[in-house]
Amino acid sequence: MVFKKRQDHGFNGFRLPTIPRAPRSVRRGLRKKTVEDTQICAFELLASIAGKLLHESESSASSNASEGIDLLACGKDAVKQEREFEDKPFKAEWLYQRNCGDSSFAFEMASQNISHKSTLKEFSHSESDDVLERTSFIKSFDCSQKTGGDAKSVICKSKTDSENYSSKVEGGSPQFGESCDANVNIEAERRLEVVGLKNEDANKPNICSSKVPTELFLESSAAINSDSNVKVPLRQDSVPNACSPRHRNDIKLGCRDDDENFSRCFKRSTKLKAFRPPTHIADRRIRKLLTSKYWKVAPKLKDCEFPRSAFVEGGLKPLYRKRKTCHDRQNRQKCQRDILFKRRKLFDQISVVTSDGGFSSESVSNSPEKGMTEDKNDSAAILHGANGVSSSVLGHQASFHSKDSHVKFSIKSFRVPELFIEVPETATVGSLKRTIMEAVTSILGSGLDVGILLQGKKVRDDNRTLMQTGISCKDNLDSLGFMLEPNTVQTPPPMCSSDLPPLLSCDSSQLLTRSPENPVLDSGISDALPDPPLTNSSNHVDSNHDTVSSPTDMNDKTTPDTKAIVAVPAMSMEALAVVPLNQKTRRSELVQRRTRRPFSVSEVEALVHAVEELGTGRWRDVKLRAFENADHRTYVDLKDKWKTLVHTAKIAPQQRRGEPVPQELLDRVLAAHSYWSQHQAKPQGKHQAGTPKIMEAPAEVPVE
DNA sequence: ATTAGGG
DNA sequence: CCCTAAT
Repeated sequence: MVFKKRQDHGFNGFRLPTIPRAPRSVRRGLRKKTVEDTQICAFELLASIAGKLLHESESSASSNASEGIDLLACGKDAVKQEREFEDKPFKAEWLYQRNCGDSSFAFEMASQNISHKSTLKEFSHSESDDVLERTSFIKSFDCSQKTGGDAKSVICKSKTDSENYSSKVEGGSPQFGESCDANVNIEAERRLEVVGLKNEDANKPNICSSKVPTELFLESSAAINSDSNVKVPLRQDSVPNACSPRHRNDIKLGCRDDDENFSRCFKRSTKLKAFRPPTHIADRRIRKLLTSKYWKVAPKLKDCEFPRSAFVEGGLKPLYRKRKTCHDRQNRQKCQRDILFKRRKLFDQISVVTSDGGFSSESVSNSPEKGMTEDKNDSAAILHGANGVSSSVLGHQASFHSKDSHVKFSIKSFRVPELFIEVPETATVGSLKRTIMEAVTSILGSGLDVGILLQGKKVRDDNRTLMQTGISCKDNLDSLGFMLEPNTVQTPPPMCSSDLPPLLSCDSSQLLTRSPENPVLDSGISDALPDPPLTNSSNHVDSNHDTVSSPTDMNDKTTPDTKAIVAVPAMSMEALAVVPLNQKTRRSELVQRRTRRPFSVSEVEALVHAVEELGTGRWRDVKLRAFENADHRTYVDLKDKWKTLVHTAKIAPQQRRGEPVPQELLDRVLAAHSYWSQHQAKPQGKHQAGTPKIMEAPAEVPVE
């Protein structure tokens, strides 16, 4: 390159900037295009991902591994089952009813406990690792499937003293497995099964601490799109048990942002222009979308593939609505917090909760507090009752159960509505994890309601007493089930089809989530350029980008809409509690901060030079002029950098950090800054006269 | 999509 | 760098 010394450009002479406006449109067009292209994603990858996950799970837990492996393989079966399921509307409900001891259901508690034990334990262990965590997560799903979904046993005892109950359990064990045992003992008395969320923390010994295996249903988007049966559900059918009747909820969660996610992926993988095909902007956009996605997506509940149980009824919609309200992060967070709070309340009442488990490792810190006040949910009453708090309702029951008037319920876990997740092949395990987390969170976040299933039927009338409902009867207790359902109260947006009948209709919202490729990849790339600034160089950085796109292409067609529904992952209560934390975490994980790329001196020089000419209010032009080839430098970045440069120039050299910027440049920065601040920045036509103070050397401009 | 600022 | 609001 030849550097030509600029003559006109002295300090004094800020030249009239030539404004390249034309390019703008062109550029935009390009970019836009890029973005669109990026949208293409490969869903097919899901399967592979699932496979990977499974492997991981295998590795992590030996016992479960086998099961996990099958997930993909099971896909067909799963499909079949689903279909069957459709035919049998009641199944879902049935799932929930499990009797412990005697029921013929596969889920007998005793057996479950035993079998789960091992599984659960492993599960918990695996949690420690991130990787493992994921695995475990899935495993948990598997387990649930095997079991038929579910969850864990809930024990219902009708004792007067909660203490007894609790003591038993606690004594039993902190560990999940142990707790199970405890449960077993108790089971003799009675149990309720609850579908639930899983806890990640196995260790928390609380009474309720339970880790519930969750079921995760993953469907490849491609399959969906094609509509073919290709769906690959990750479930294990291996368990002969009743599980088969999986109750999947048909709730579909749709993620609108798919595109974005895809685009993101695309960027990384493909190449349009530069290494990062999608511009930063795109990234941002994506991020935004991501942030908003849940909300948007969730609402779409579409078809119901299955007859949905009451479970589904509530649909995610309500949640959706809430979330909708939160557009911006702050609001969102608030909402989430609120939700969380609610959740906690709920759980607390139940007494189930333990603190730690986080869904994500990060979340750990939260523990639900106990003793919250009552919840508005209908379920609250019940839960309350569980604790023994609300006596009035339960009181009558005493007659049935000997000692107490209270019916005590110990709910190990709740089952969460099925989630449908779509992820691009390129997604990393981490992203998948996050995706799932988000999906789960979104569901939870929106506000769940508790549904009561008695003998497979949903008990809707909240006003009836347990006694009236028959819940106080031993016999019925066996067939009592709890489920988390979307909070109907909140609101069901009409998003899906309005038609859905409550029970059968399924609102499924699709949750399509695509996780972006690993951020990691991109990071490496860009840095290469030493001097991005000057226009000519294009190249450096960008080379990588392209290419990968092809795999994804297929997907596009598929519409997310169809999607599937979702299995219900069960998370433990803790998980629920955790959710809030996750959110905090979430952002970081999902969005991921761009890798930091300190401006090199050459970049600074280019920036300064451009600003000298263009002024400080035209960052887009600055970007175009000096950083057009540096995709990782957005005009916002340039503006920010300028801001920092100005600041840097004003502070003592000792206070400056990072790669030292030549004083000469800093002087120019100050000069230009003051100049443009006086000149209002955009005097396009002519440069104003002077001002300047410093200008030592005219900047050099590289010329081709 | 940009710009301007706060965080 | 990120995030938002305002353009």
